[in-house]
Amino acid sequence: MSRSDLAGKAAAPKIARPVPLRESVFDALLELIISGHLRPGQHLAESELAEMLGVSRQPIREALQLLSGEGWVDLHPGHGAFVHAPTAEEADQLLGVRALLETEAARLAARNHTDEGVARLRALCSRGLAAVDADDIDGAVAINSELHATVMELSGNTVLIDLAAQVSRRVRWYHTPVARQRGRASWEEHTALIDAIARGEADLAAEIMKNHTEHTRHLYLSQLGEEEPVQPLPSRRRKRRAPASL
Amino acid sequence: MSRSDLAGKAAAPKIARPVPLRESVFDALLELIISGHLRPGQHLAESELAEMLGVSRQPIREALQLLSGEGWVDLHPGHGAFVHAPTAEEADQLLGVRALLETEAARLAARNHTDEGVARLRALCSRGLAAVDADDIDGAVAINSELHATVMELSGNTVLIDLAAQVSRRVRWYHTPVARQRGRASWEEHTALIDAIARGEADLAAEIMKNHTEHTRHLYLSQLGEEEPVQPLPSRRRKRRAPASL
DNA sequence: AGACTGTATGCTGTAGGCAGTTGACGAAAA
DNA sequence: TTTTCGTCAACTGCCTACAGCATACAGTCT
Repeated sequence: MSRSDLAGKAAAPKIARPVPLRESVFDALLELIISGHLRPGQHLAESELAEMLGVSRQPIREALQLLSGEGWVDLHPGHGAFVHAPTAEEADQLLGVRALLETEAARLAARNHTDEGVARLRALCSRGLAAVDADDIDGAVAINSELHATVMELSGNTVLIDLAAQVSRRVRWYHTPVARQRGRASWEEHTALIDAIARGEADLAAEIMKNHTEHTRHLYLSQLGEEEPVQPLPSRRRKRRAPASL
Repeated sequence: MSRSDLAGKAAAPKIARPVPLRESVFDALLELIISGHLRPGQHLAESELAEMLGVSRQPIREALQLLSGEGWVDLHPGHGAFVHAPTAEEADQLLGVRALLETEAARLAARNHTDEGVARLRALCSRGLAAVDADDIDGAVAINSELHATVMELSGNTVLIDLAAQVSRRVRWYHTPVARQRGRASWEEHTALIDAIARGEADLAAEIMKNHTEHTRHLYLSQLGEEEPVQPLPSRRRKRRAPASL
């Protein structure tokens, strides 16, 4: 009777690998948050989520803690979990920090550049340009993420990589409602970046990445800042048992 | 019969505030890790910890997840938790990222400087110099942390603050075995930094902070790198049915 | 009428327990 | 002696249940 909804995801490949239920719950909840089904500021009652997903409260609790660690929900001890309410200011800060981390990554990547790494970057860049020329927006966005992730990876700094990944995940919140990419210009900057990395010119690579990410940042911000969901700390229960109005 | 050991910490101020047991467990385990009682690479059996701390496995599990989020332990699904094994390379990366974040914080702090903030920095700096002159090493270290934290805070970038806090906590791992501070010179740099912030010279403030933190970083690294605990993925059990000590 | 207190309900935090799986030890075979 | 397989203890992941607290509603007092 349990695991009704997640059964297909979690319990099916039961033998294949011990994918903890909590991670399926994590994904499910994250999807509900990003999609807007669970709205910012909303109180997340464990029992409700447990029933909704067909699991017990334990995996829910653990998933909520993971989500809290990544900034998706806020945990108020004794009061439960609330969907984090993103703000334009936070988006700005997030993008600023991401720009900072990526800039440093570009610098380090140029410093430790390898032929193999540069080749991977060039391949991705080609695919990206092809996608743009084919008007494949989704593809270009995906390849763009992959390229940036590869630069991060080539930096060789695990701490930097982890932090950047964390920040990038949180940026995803604003990704959906925002326009995607800025076309060919972006990919020409990528080309210049890769050239700088290949030549080992760390400062130049950093400079290019800085301009690149700051450009993207301003693009985001110009499109953001209209709608602003604000819910300070709403009452835990919507209502008690009377229909009432509000 | 439960909560024997943590009773004094957690259950005593029970009414004062609902401090979840998990946070007491978090602190207790962190202390055990930093102090070296739990050694790098060691497998942490939930039942053992539960019995040791006198609580059930649930708060232990949750505390372990929190610790994992901050990089203190590694969680291997299905295999349990292992104390993270720090390396000199990781220390280097950690310090490098921290330098990066603090440099940016100094830049932002200079940009948004306020009289009140500058006053707080100056006060801390005075206290720090006094502590140094009085040969109060511990005091100077504490004030140093506070000063850097204040610069971070004055940056006004919450995301940056959170990330830096996270990184700084992890640096603490290497803090204990490493010598503490470098005396007056450090505090003169602080003075110059505060002046730059007060005048709103963002680039200068960033430059000073960069040199300052890089200096500290090299100091750390020169003192590090001798002892290097390495334990890839040891057997889960020390023995099978021996009485065991811990 | 408004403020305060008592009461009820839902929630969180924690405990305890069960099933499945992992990994090691020991025996048997090559 | 070395390799392979069977057996088994212990651990993780999950579920269920309970105690305590927080909040909202209702009744009472001023």
